[in-house]
Amino acid sequence: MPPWLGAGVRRGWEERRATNAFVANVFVANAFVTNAIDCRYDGAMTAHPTAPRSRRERPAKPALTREGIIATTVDLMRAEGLERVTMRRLAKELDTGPASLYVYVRNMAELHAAVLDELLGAVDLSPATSDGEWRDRLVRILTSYTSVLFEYPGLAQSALVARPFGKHYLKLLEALLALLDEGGIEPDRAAWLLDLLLQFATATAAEHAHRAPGDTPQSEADWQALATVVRDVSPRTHPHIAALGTRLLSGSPKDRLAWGFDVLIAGARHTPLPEVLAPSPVDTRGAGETGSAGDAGETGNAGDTRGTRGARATGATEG
Amino acid sequence: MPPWLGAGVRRGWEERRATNAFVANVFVANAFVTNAIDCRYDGAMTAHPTAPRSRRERPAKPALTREGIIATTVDLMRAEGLERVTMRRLAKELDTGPASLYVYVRNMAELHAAVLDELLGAVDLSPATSDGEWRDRLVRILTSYTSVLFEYPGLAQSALVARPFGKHYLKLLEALLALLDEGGIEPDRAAWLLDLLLQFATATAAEHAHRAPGDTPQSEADWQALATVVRDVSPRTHPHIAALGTRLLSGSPKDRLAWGFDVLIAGARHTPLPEVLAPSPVDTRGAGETGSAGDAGETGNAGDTRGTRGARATGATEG
DNA sequence: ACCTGAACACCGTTCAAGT
DNA sequence: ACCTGAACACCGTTCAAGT
Repeated sequence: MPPWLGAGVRRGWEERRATNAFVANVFVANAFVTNAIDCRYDGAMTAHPTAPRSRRERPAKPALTREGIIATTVDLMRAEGLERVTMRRLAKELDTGPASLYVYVRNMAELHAAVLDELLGAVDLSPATSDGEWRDRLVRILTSYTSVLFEYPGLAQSALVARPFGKHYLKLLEALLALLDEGGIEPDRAAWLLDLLLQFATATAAEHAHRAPGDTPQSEADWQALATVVRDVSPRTHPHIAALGTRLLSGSPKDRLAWGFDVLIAGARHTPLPEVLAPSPVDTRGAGETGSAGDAGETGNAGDTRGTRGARATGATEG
Repeated sequence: MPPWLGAGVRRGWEERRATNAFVANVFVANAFVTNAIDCRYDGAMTAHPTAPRSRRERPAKPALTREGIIATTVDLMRAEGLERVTMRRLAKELDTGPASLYVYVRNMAELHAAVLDELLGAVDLSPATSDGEWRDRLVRILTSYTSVLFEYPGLAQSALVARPFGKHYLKLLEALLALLDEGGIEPDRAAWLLDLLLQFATATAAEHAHRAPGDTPQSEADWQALATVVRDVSPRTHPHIAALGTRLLSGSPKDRLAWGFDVLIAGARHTPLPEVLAPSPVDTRGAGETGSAGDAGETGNAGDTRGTRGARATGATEG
């Protein structure tokens, strides 16, 4: 079904499709021809910041591409919220069946990761090279990262479970590591602190994944309930909670976020790393074709890395 | 369908139910009678730590109760993982239709919260009153909390979005606040640090929500991909990432978790709170029937609290 | 009053079959 | 080769109607 027709027409077509074989066939044939002459068109679809307002303006059905799918996902998300972005809905938007999408993305999780990285292009990395105290600049970037995620907390949730490693995410990591380096934080410490900072920012954004639309109907009730519980708790059984009362919930998220960043940065500098972190270099190493980094000794191969993760996956349960 | 029949029989019954009206009617009648004489039975179902091995041993279909539903959810989760716990599956397990569950739980999110609180009963709070350094004891409790969540990372994800305020969660808060108090942390700082510590623990557990079953098939591939990206990044465009290499991913989760707790505790003591935190007491106050806490001045009413949350909900986006 | 069958309005993903 | 209709195997939630 061609995208340049208005929504009403498209809906009508959807409803008729099962009963009006002639109309359906015309469109199917049309789509096939468009496809056959390979009239590729990916300008408007891939340039997501200023996507076309109306579908009528698009001259032809764009051929499916990964970029086009991601751009359409971003558009749909901005327009209707992440929870409305489903494979089926997305396919409808692209005038195809859901199965077609799986040619370009492995699954929903991969699509989310790709979309998040796309969005991460909006993070302001300019403080990385500007003047001023390195800490301020670090926090400015982290705050920018958090604001981007704040708009789509559902994506933050995804990012927590499957950390994206797209190009924008890598640029963010590089900028943050540069500032930590500038601040004189030793590399291993910087690596761990980086993780803490991004996890904190991401989790803070993810916390706000209750309702995407403007108002917060459910969240409001939750908050009331929470405040009530904290206020009505018995001082006999829970003296410390009662003494704090609603002060437990005090502070704007902005203040808490800023304080959290400061706490992590200050704490990381004062807390010694465990001695376990001694490199313990491994003889076997990967191909290293791209990497002429100066620390070949510490670079483990994939097998070793897997071992490390294996330990990570089970370690905490024994604690 | 009575729960004391084995799985094979039950499956057979499921398949026959549409065609064999007689058998179905016998069971329906049976269930109705059980219900009518109000043969309440909630011992084995509510005591989740030692739920009965076999459904055969249960003498009768338990009447639906909130506790029974939660207990069954926990059982089902332990047996098949959180992702298999759906309203429909749960209803099947309780020999009813999904609609019946909504008499006792508002929705899936509420059920998750209730189940999480149930699980939180397993957190070891004994360090709260034991001997030793307050910090060690604090970290021991937090580590116990994290291990419990580690077993069901999906629940940790839920907890991040909708913080539970069940009785076990409140006991946990009380124990942690007592230790922070013992450590001489001032109340407002303790409140914020508490949040940071629990958020960190919860987010760390939530990160592991990829696959619930024993092996980690998808996670393994993700990890490989991630290690490859970090190793193969160009030292020209990303010098700091390249210099760190796989050291970015070093350390066991156990070590990272312990370090994180230490960082937060140390950092919180060295980082001043924003002056905004001045109580600014409000004249209007809530009913306060239960609360004879000594800090009535700082206890805001629901309206004020709502205002605070409103600020929290939008503040960070402007940062 | 309490419970529930059936329906509503959807999902992600796969695969055999089309062009 | 590339694409997709139709199916598979499900979802959460609601509500009118049963007992």
